[in-house]
Parts: sequence; structure tokens; C-alpha cells
Amino acid sequence: MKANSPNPASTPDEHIHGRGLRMTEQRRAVYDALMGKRDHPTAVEVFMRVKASRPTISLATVYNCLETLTECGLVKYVHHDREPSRYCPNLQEHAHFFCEGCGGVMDVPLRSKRRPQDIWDLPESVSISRHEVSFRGLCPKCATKAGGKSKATRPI
Amino acid sequence: MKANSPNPASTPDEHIHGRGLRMTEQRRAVYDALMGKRDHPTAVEVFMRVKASRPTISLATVYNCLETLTECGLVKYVHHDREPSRYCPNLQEHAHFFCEGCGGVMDVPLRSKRRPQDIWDLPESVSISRHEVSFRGLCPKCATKAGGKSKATRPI
DNA sequence: AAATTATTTAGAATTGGTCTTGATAAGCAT
DNA sequence: ATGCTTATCAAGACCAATTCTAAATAATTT
Repeated sequence: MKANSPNPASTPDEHIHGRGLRMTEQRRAVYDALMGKRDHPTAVEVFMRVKASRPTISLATVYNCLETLTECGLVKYVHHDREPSRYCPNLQEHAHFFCEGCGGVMDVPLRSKRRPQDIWDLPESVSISRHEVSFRGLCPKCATKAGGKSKATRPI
Repeated sequence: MKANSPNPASTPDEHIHGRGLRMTEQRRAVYDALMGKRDHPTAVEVFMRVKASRPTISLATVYNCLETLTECGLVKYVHHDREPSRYCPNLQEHAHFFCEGCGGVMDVPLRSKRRPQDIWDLPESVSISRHEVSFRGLCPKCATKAGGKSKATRPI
């Protein structure tokens, strides 16, 4: 319900319809695969999940659906280094933490009332359409397990 | 001269030697191509620059050199979405701004005394080895040219 | 129902990057 | 200096992720 939102849709279907598109079986299956397990799968992982219930779906369709869902603002994609794209159903502004130990990806929320401009010295007059932040290191579990009290791993 | 630096090397050659490697002609050429014009070229762009003075160098060698220089901490690589890797000789902690208008990439410095943890709600006990931040939008020049007074572009 | 448009599918193609192999070159110990 | 050992380079083959193409299918409109 943001005042400047160009699209007041609230359900996934409304988002899709708002763009003149249809909520097809495939798109719903892909969306559900992402919402059911709120993690950060790659396209191939989504493909495998969806394939379990819809064996005829093709990888190209999964890519298409993920792109459509992203364009409609229902999911976000996340990148880290040269790794394959991952997809994330969390629409809140957040960063991602990639654990070198267990390979997991976790969401890192923005502290309340904070904005990126608080720490980054951006020129006044830029207009920002996208902001992606990724951390890499050891998650709490792996940090304790691996390093004992060590504070930092060698930067890669 | 950071106290906790494991490697007190200061010249590029010392960095390289500190790893038991040699500063070869090719590595120096690649490094110089990056330092001469302090921008954010892709591997192919570096390749073209170096080729001007060393026509026999191969793209694979440029990739190898860039990787070596990165491992030695002489340059950093930067990623944005699915675009090809770019390389950056600025060793200060900084973010990158990718302009949708002119295609340029600019460095965004960290405000003094600020840390990412100031805005991101990271668990206490994580250990961070890498942190990459990218913004996308219109740079000051393109923002004025394109939008007039408009404050934001549509998110992609 | 016919025409139009959107969507899916399978596989080919593209891209950025990495790996392999043999040739060169540098450093080291006689 | 001479031969041994290791590092580096070059060229092209290779690979994985993604995108494109073209034909088939499905939904929507006329």
C-alpha cells in the first residue's frame, strides 16, 4: 500500500494480471516451489522441485517463469560472485550471507530506520533502482564449529 | 600498514613475491592496464588494452593474471547481476554504482567510521571474509539529463 | 469456430570463464 | 655454464549457466 506504488496488487495472481499476464499452472508451481521452502534455490534446484509434481516442465520454462515472477515483483534474484543466480521470495529489503562452511544462504535484515546512504557516501543526485548486498564468511554455527574463538577467516 | 595484515608488502612486486610468485611481464602489463586507467574493465577489455602493447598475450593469460593479482590482494573483482566480472584497482572498502544510462561504474566510498553492521542486522558470531555492495540506477549526470526532477526510476 | 495472442517445450546457440597440454622461461644446484 | 625443477604462458578444447529459436499448445477475443 505504498503511496507511490504503481501497482496496488496484493495477491500473486493480481500481480501477474496487473502486467497483462496469466497465472499459469507452471508459474504457480514455480512460485509455490519458492514459497513453500523459503530458501534461496538456483534455477536448477527450482526445476528439480517442480519436476517432482509436474514431470513435463522444462528448464527453459522454469527460467521463463522465474523471470516473469521477478518482473512482477513477486520474487527477487540474488547473486554472489560468479555463482549461479538464486531466487528469493523475501520481498523485504535485506542482504544475503553466504556461508563458506555449510554453503547455506541466509537473509540479513536491514536494521530499522536505517538506509544504505547512512554508511555509503552516495552523490546527492543519483537515483537508485536496485541495491544488492552480499556477505561471505562463516555462519554462526560454522564459525563456532570450525574456528573456535578465531575472529576472521582469510579474505578470499 | 594495518596491524593485523599478514603481509607487510607494499609494492606490487613485493605482494607477488610474498606469495612465492614472480612479477612477469604479462602480470605487470595486466596490472598496469588496470592502474593506468582506474576504471572497472572486464577481462576482455583488459585483454584488448594489453594486446595493444603485447599482441601475443592470450585471453587465458589475462584471466590467469587477473586471478593471481586478485589472490595477491592487488586488485578486486566486482560483480553486478549476471554481467561479466569486472576488475577494480581501488583497495579501499567501497561499493559500486552501475549507471543504467551511460553504462559507467563508479566507486562509492564508505563513510568514515561506518561499518556495514551499522545498518545490517548480522548475527553476533558470524565471521565475515568478504562484503560486496552494488547499486544500480542513474548517475548524477544521467539522472539530470533523463528524468528532470524525477526521483526514481522503475525498479528492474 | 476462426483468428489472435500468450505460453510452453526441446533443443540449439551463446557467453563468460576454466581446464588441459605442450612449449618457454626462470631459478637453483651442482 | 649445465642440467634439473618449477613456474608461467599460449592456444584451443571444454564446461556450466543462461538465453534464444521455432514449433506446438493453450487461452482469449472476435
